[in-house]
Amino acid sequence: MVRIREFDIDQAVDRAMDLFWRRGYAGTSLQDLLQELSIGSGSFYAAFGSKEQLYLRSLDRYIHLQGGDLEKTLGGGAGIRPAVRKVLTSLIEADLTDPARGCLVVNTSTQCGGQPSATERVNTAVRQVESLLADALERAQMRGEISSDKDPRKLARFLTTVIQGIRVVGQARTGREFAEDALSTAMHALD
Amino acid sequence: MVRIREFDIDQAVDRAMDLFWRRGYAGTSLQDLLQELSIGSGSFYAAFGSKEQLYLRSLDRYIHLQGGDLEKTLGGGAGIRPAVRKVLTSLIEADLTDPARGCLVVNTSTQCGGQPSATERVNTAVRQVESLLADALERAQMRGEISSDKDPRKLARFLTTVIQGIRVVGQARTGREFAEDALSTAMHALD
DNA sequence: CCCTTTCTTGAATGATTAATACATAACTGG
DNA sequence: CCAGTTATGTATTAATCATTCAAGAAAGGG
Repeated sequence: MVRIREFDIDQAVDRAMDLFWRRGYAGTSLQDLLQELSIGSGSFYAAFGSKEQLYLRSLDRYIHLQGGDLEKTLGGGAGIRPAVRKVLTSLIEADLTDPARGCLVVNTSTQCGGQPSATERVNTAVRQVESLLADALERAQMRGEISSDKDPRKLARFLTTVIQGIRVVGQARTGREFAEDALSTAMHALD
Repeated sequence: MVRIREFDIDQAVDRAMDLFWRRGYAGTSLQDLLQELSIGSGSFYAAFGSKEQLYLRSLDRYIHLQGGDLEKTLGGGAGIRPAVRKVLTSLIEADLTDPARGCLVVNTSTQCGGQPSATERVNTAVRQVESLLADALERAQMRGEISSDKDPRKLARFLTTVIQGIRVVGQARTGREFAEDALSTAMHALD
C-alpha cells in the first residue's frame, strides 16, 4: 500500500550510537550522520525527527545494551568477586582498545549542559548500575560470599563510582597499570 | 610607547575558564566569550589567538589551581585520613552546589575527541593528582599513619580513580548520599 | 494500470559559527 | 606636540550548521 523504508531503523540507531559515542554530540554533524547511515536528510527527519531525538534514542539504546551486559556478567554462575572483577576488567580493556569512546553516559553527562532529558537518562543509567550491583551483592551475601556486616547498597554505590572513575582515567591514557592498581584496591572493599 | 590593554588578561582567562567549565567547549560560542569578557573580537584574537588556544590556557589555569588546592589540603597539618576525607568531601559539596560544572579536566577528556594537546593536558592533570596523593600517602606511611604493607602509589591511583568517579556521579544528580556512601567505603582502603 | 500513500533525493533555507580587515583611538618616547 | 605603535570597535567574511521543502520514485490495492 505504500513505499517501504529502504534502511533498517534499529541498525541505523546502532550506527548513530557508535558515531555519537566516538565523537560526541557537537562533534557529530548531521552530514556525518547522513553519510554514516547512507540516507538523505529527508529520510533522516522523517525517521528520527531531529539530531537531538536521535541522540537520545542512541543513548537509550546504549543504556539498554550496557545494562544487559552488566546483568549477564553479574548473573552468570561465577561468584561475586570474579564477576565484579570481570566487569571492571572489561571496562579497562575497552578503554585500552578504543580510548576515544569511553562511556556514552559519562560523555553525555559532561556534554549535555544540564539539559533535562539527557540528565534524566544519565541519572537513570547510574541508578541502573547501582541497583544491578546491589542485587548481585545481596544475593552473594545470602550465599555467604560477603560478610553480613556489609551494606550491599553502600558497596554498590562505591563500585558504581569506581566504574565511572575507571572510565575517566581510561580516557586519560594513563595506561593499563593505573586502572589495574585502582581495580585491585577496590576489590578489597568486598572483604 | 604604545596603547595599553584595557582589560586584565589573567582575569579574562579566569572568566573564560568559568564559562568553558560550565558550558563546555562547543557550548561556549565566541559571542558568549566576548560578552563575558566585555571585549571585541579584535582584542580577543590579538590577546588569545583563537578560541582553542584560550581553552587550553583556561585548562592549564584550572589544573594549576586545582593542583594548588589539593597540595594545600594534603600538606596541611592534619593526618592523612582527615585530609583525604576533606578532599573528597569538598568535591561532593562542589557538585551539589553547582552540578553544571563538574570537573573541567573530566569534561575536557570527554569532549576533546582525542585531540593531542588536550589529551596530553588531561593526562598531566591525572598524573599530578596521582603523585600529590602518592607523596602525601608516603609521608603518612613514614609517620606510621598507614600500615607499612600498603603501596602508596597503588593507593594513590585508587583514590585518583575514586575522585574522578565522584565527579561523574556528582553530575548525574544522584544526591549526597550516593557519593557519601562511596566516600566512606573508599576510606577503608587506607586501613 | 492507475491512485494513494509513503519514502527518497537534493537543493535551498536562514541562522550561527570562528575568524579577519580596517579604520579609529589611546598611549608614549622623543 | 608629533610619530610610531598597539589596542579597540565594527563590519564583513566564508564556512558550516540543523532543518525544511518540493518534486520524483517505489509499492500495493482496486
